[in-house]
Formats: sequence, C-alpha cells, structure tokens
Amino acid sequence: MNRGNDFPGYRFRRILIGVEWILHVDLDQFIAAVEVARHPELRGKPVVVGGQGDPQQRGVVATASYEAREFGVHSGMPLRTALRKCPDAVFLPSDVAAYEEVSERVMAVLRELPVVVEVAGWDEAFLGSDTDDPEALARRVRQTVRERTGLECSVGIGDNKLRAKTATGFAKPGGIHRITEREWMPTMADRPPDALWGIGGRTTKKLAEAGIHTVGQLAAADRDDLAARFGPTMGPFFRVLAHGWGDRDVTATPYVPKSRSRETTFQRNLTDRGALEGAVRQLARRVSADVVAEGRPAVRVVVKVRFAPFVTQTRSMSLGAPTSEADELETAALEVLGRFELDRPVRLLGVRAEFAQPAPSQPADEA
DNA sequence: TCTGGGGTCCTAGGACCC
DNA sequence: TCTGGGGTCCTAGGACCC
Repeated sequence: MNRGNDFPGYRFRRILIGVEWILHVDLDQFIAAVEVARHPELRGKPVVVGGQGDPQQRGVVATASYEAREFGVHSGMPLRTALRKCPDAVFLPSDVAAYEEVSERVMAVLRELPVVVEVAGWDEAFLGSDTDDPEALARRVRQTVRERTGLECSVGIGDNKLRAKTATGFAKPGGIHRITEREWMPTMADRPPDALWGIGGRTTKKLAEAGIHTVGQLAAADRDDLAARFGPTMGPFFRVLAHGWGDRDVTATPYVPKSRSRETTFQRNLTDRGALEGAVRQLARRVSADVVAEGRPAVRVVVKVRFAPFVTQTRSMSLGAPTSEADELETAALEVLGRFELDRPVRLLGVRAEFAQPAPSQPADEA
C-alpha cells in the first residue's frame, strides 16, 4: 500500500495549495463484483474468489460477496474453511488481469472528475478537491462510477488521508461518511488500536501489555515510553495515528515500484533439492520478465523459503552490478537458495528483485 | 481444516571506515 | 593497554496493507 508521504519517512506538507477536502473511494467487494458483472447469473449468490478456485486446494479467500460473508466467510480465510462455512458458495479462481483492467477503467473515470486522483490499490483511490460541498462531490463520484462501470463504491470524506480512509469504513457498503478533526475522537476514542490504519493485531497485543487498550489511551500515552517500546519512529507514529493526524498530500504522480516478486505455495510440500532448484529457476525467470518490463535493472535478489509447517526465512544478495539479464538473476537466485539449510519440507518459494533507489533529490514540491 | 500473493517500511546487529 | 563514537552499508526479520 502506498501511503504517500505519511509519517514514517516523514515529509509533512506544510503548504497546501487549493485542496480543501480529501475523499477516499473504495469499491465494494471489488473482486466479487467484477466476477458477478461478467457472470450475471451469480448475482445474489454467495461468491468466493481466491486461489485456483478449488476449495480443496491450498489457497485463501481474496474476496467474498456480501452473501458469502453472512456465512462468516472473509478475506484471508483458507478456502477449505470457507467451503465448510458455506458449502453452497460458488468458488472462482483469482483472475488478476481482469481485475487490473477493470481497476484501470475505474481510475480513468475518476480522473474525468474535477479532482486529483492518487491510486492506492486495485480498488481504492484518494481524491483531492477544493470543493466546498464534499458530500455532493461524493454523491457524484458514486453515481459516475455506477453509471460508467456498473460498480458500487463507498466514499469517506476527511481533512486528511487517514481520516478519509477511516471514514470509508463507516460508509460501507454503498454509503458516504465524513470524519474530520471534530468527529475523530468521539468516533474513535473507545475503539481498540487496530481500528487504526497501520496498527494490526500484533501491535494491539503489545499495546495491551502496556495497559493501552483504546485509541483514546494511545493518544494520551507518553511519547518516550512508546518510543522505548516500539522504536523511535513507530512509537511516536502510533500516537500520531491515534490523534487522527496525518498528511493530506494527494498526488497523481505515477507509482514507481521498489521491487518485483513472484512466489508460489506448492499444493504438496517439496523436499527434493532438484525440484526446489527448478522452482527457483522458474520464479527467477518470471521475475526477470517483470524486471525487463519495468525497464530498470535489479540490484538485489531475495529468496524466500517457507518451511512446513509455516516458518519463513529469507536470504538475499546484492548483485555486483545492476542487471536485467534473466540468466544473471537466475544464477543469483540459485546461489542464494544454496545458503538455506533445506532440511525440512518446503511449502513456499519466492524470488524478489529490488531496484536501485533513486538518488535522493531535493523535494520539488517544497514551496 | 491451516494459514495466497504482491507489496512497503522499520528495526537491529554486525561489518567497516574514519 | 582496554577500548571513543559516528556514519553507512548489508542482511534478516517483523509488521502491516490490499
């Protein structure tokens, strides 16, 4: 997720030119909605998309339709579990190319509106606008997206990205919700820390050990104590999040990836060394194609191994010279694979190529 | 019944240099 | 002898998000 110039790695934008409101647009049950749109007979049925579409195989739910969610099926759940909870669901494989294409169409429609569009994922975007009636703009966004793509979306309105994004959670499904500084604490203070975008289950547990159980308590927590527990950047950042503070810099600048990776979970664990090497070669070739398509050479190769039952290790290597050559990336990946102790069954292999970081330049937007 | 795939950013220890 | 600090790079792991 691209969070723009948010607090870690900080560059708060101090001078705001024109933008009064930030809207966060999130397509409802996006992947399931795309599938229903091209298979109209599925409308109203519980639909579960994920993996190869075979609930007997290894894989997890990418998106469940609202009908399937009523059975307790949700994203990230193993397909086998989803099958048990909802045996009558229609299971479909993930079709990444189809979702990307629809996503691009939606973003193009958003760009026709009088807003700055910052893409934040397949199914979401931030919009910056100088309107003085953000609700009217939000209704227009919903109507336009519906008319032009047939998809429903929810819109959060905020005075920064964090609040707009948070508001969307209250807008779903198919609604509009506004959260500004005034509404933030009344809305969030009594909720658990993982209600915040950027705080998950692990951090929530650690916070609880420190006696912090709510967003309100986190906002009032001692900065130095948080820094000691969570590090000099993340500790204070959590407190900033709890206050609902954050950047409001919406940029249409295209996203530049820092890495490209491919990984596979095998349907049956691998133990044979030759099979592992073959799999790494194949992954390295796919990554090389992505690197070539990106048009920038890789400077580092990372290999990921997930052993059974579920222990993950990574090993990596800086390349002597930047390269986009498939042979070189493959050789490097094999060398890195050789540094693992492959003494247990392997359920996943991954290969990642990292690009050179652009030379640090003077921020051009500092007015 | 286990637990995808593709990303980003932060942390921390050791190497190495001055 | 007995031991400074700071800075940067490299590497591995962790947390989070969609």
